[in-house]
Amino acid sequence: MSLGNFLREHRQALRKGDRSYSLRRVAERVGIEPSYLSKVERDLGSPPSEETLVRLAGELGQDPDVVLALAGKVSGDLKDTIRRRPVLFGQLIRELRDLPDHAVLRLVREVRDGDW
Amino acid sequence: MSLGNFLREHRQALRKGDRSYSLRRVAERVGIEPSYLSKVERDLGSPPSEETLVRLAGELGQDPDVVLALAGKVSGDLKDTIRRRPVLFGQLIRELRDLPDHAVLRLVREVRDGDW
DNA sequence: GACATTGTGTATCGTGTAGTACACACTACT
DNA sequence: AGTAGTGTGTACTACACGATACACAATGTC
Repeated sequence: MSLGNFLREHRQALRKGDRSYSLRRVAERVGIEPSYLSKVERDLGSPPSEETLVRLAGELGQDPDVVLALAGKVSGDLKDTIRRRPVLFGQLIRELRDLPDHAVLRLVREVRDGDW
Repeated sequence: MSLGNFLREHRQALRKGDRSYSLRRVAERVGIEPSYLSKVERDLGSPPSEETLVRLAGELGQDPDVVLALAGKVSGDLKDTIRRRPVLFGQLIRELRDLPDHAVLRLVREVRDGDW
């Protein structure tokens, strides 16, 4: 699924119940030109900036991290966190790269619930 | 410690034992102009690209992730890994953000040694 | 003293990013 | 039939990124 398809599909889904989710209206609320959003939804040209993508995700009720990922980006706050301890996080993430979802999820839970 | 200071100090340290670590010679081996490396070592202008930084780190025997971090960047392969599972890794990294080094390190070891 | 080497200042450049502006054709109402 | 709203095509733009090119003064070396 491309970024454009994702955005278009979710916007159109919302539109079924609310006429205000036309491309033009959404563009207006997000603060960009309609023609630009049109291009974004068709994956033409480079994807919007992180800020614009986050506002777009919010408008469509989608997870910002997912939208950013579809645009080939990683949230700035995650990058900051890694940058503060590059060796440690580098090791950890590379270690987890090939592990299945459930293993990573188990780790998340362990950290959240455990006495760290 | 800034990127420029870091690079300059490590280059000059190497230079004590090896005359070939002049700014010009290093720049040549890394494949950039001396005047550009000079600016980088004084933190003028925007830092080099990821590729150039990695070559620079290699030349100076330093950890690429550390050099990238000093330049305000995160290695492309880590970004790719996060982008493949944005929600999972987003949760994990945000969970670990405020934990002390030893806790994160313990996690790294657990994953590496455990039966995952 | 000559010659090479060193680091730096100034000017310039091509490419990519992240958009705007506006006209156009089509569809939906009423 | 007229008006409002819809998505799109084309052209353009400001700015940042990631450098290069080359001259220059200072320092080292033989």
